[in-house]
Amino acid sequence: MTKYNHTTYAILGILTTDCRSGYSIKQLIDQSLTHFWKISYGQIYPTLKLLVEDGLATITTSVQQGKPDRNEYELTEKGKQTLRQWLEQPIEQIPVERNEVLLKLFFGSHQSKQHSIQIVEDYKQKLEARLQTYLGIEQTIKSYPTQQEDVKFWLITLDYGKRTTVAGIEWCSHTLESIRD
Amino acid sequence: MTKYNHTTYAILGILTTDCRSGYSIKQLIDQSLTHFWKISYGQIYPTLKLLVEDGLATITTSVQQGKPDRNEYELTEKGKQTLRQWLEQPIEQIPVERNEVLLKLFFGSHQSKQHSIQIVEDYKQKLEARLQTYLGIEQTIKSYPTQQEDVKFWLITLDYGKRTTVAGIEWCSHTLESIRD
DNA sequence: TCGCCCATGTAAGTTGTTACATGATTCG
DNA sequence: CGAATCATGTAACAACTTACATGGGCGA
Repeated sequence: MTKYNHTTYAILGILTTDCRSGYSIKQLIDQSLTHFWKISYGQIYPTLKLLVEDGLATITTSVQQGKPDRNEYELTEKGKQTLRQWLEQPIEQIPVERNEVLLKLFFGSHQSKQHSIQIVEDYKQKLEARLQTYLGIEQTIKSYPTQQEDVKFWLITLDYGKRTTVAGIEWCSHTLESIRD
Repeated sequence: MTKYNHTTYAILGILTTDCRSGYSIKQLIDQSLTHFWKISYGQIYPTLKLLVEDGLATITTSVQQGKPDRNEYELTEKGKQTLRQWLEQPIEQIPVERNEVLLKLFFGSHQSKQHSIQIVEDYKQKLEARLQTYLGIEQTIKSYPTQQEDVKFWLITLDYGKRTTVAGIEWCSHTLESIRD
């Protein structure tokens, strides 16, 4: 079976939900996956084309009233199989997360403490802001009365974001002390 | 002043240390920065060329006995300034860390619990293995009697790795419970 | 009328990896 | 003798972003 890249599988996965067009795929990503996955139109539309070419999806143009036509995609059996096969496989390896702050800190340590401190303090602020965003989203989700399965998942991803962000903030505090010594 | 990409600044930074050739830059990265920054030869050599073209570094070929010639690069004043200016700037934004596990979990939740559990358990194992690696490196570093500034930095980056990894492991445990319910 | 939402798409550029070519020396 | 280390480099490909083109409908 042909191998595809992560982006293709992501789109394949989204097509199992109610999102059937390039535009709504982008919307779903920006609303629900944005904390850990982003895709631009420049990837979405060519990928959808590929899916049809490879027989993983079919395309239907639906005419709407008051809105432009939309191309709706639907997974074929082959598409569903390809997705399933990917889902069942554990990830190959944890990717290396590039961290610009650590990079600056390394070279900055050869310069002045002041700048290193500034870099870490700024990073801490950004992380704190992100945490606040997560907490805000969490409240919004929890205030909705809907008891869907999706809600459970959103909370799980938010939890991931919260935990790693908090860990980052704590590292900042600790590092600031360590630099000041 | 011209803007360069992160990789270029990383190399600029490494040139402030004892590493002066493409080969030794690669070595330094693979030994010290590998947990949060990777660069391949395919980037290093063209970038070094660019640095010379832009007057940020000078090149000298040094003849060695019993070893091939090596091209040694040295930062010019302009190069040092460019680096300093980058170092002093706080990072623009925290990049989105792509997480394949969260992605699989999202689509997996529409399928069977069993697979979701497997994915998370596998991820947990990988994180635990990574944590062990970090702890091993930490011991190695600490056992060296050298009291360099670099050692302090290595411990700081390791600390970052440890904290975020532990946070990830805890998330796995929590998520596994949550899925099983 | 202005700007936003809906909707599809592409071209150019950036960034990065992988795989290859080349070749001397040293160590077991 | 074979493998590893030292050393430089490139070409092809993969992945992704940004910016642009196009255009109708709708609400303020």
